[in-house]
Amino acid sequence: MISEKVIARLSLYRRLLNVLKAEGIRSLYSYELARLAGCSAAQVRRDLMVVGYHGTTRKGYEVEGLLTGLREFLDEPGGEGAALVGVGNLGKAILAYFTGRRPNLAFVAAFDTDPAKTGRLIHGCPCHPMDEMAEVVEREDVRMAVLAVPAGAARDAADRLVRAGIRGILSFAPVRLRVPPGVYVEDLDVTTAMEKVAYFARRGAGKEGATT
Amino acid sequence: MISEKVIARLSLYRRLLNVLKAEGIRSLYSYELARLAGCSAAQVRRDLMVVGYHGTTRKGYEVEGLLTGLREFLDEPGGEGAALVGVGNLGKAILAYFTGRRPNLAFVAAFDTDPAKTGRLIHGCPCHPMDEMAEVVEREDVRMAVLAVPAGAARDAADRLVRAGIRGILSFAPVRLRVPPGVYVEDLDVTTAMEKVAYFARRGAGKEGATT
DNA sequence: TAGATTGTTAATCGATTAACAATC
DNA sequence: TAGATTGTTAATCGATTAACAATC
Repeated sequence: MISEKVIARLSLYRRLLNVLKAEGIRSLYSYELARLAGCSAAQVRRDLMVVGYHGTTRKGYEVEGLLTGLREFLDEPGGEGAALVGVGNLGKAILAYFTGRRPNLAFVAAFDTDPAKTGRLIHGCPCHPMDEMAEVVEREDVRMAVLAVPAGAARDAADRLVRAGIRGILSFAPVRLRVPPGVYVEDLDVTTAMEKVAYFARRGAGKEGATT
Repeated sequence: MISEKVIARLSLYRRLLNVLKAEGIRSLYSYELARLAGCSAAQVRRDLMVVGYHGTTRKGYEVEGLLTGLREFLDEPGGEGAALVGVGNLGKAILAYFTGRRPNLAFVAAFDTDPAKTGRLIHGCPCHPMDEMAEVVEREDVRMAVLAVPAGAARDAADRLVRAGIRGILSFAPVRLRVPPGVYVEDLDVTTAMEKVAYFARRGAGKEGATT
């Protein structure tokens, strides 16, 4: 089983490689990618082996081929559709950020309790009332969702998502969600992140910032 | 040196304890907190030792005393003031979430390039033009900042923050920031988080979700 | 007391890095 | 070729857990 950390680094490598590609760079060595990603060259080489794209001795890795390998490894072939629950400021920021930017990962449905928001497009994404979740998720074949509702509504919304068949949730809610085994939950906890920054800003950095 | 993971767990324990306190629970055992936090009882006991608040055999930990210990350990005595850079949808969501909720961690200044946003209060927080950053950060004695600007503006904004004397940055920008040693950067990377969820929703959960 | 929990050490586990043969 | 980089194993490192004496 491939660890979460590896997947996170592969995602970072892809983003870095896209920047390099835009700069016209065609190939690079493991230590060059390592320096950009802030990890060791051995780690880059190990990570890239799981992707199945191999470098060549003395020539390193080709940017284009590596990007193809990463796409085949990370992405769903036909593109992945995601749902958003909660179209407040945070939800709108996420919709705005992903709209048009990532053809392989797009929001195909949003849900909100507020009737003023439902029944129309928000950043190009149709917004439905919560009651239609099960139906829309099945029709659009959605497997993952982003949870951006207030803390008090998070558990109920997560339960609805799971009942609707969602298999992965990215949650911004400051509560631990209870989901059945097999459903993946990733917490993006702004409160804890703020408290970590406050602590280390005061006491001196835990890890040092990247100095490259 | 206390690791980032320990600080993150202490922050989580505090949040869980606040919920328990609101429910009228006065004391609890390490394994009870462990179950709520999703870790082992031994880890809870080890983590709480660094706080300096000790439990008693057979009685466990008192919620009130433990919360006091956590506050003394994690928080700046007079309260910590934070700055926000970038008052778009994401920035506004963060301001709205923290306003009034956490007396010990409040936004005292926001910055934006848009003249339509500067010179007024947004969710109770004064918004300044970027040029005034150094002056405001010094006057308000701000040590930490949240970076919620578009990707292209992130590096410049981070450089300005560092020059203004900021010691900790919580960044939502999908780029690796380059900061001098001693400045702490915490990345809350929504793109990578989305790709992790997409991957594990498809392949089956990496870690299983909490089943409690 | 007997039983259960804490504080703390030793053992375990997993992830990372160092090192090096194979290769170009 | 000589030199440098990849793929991969062995060694290292740090974090987590198991275990248990001390304690109430």
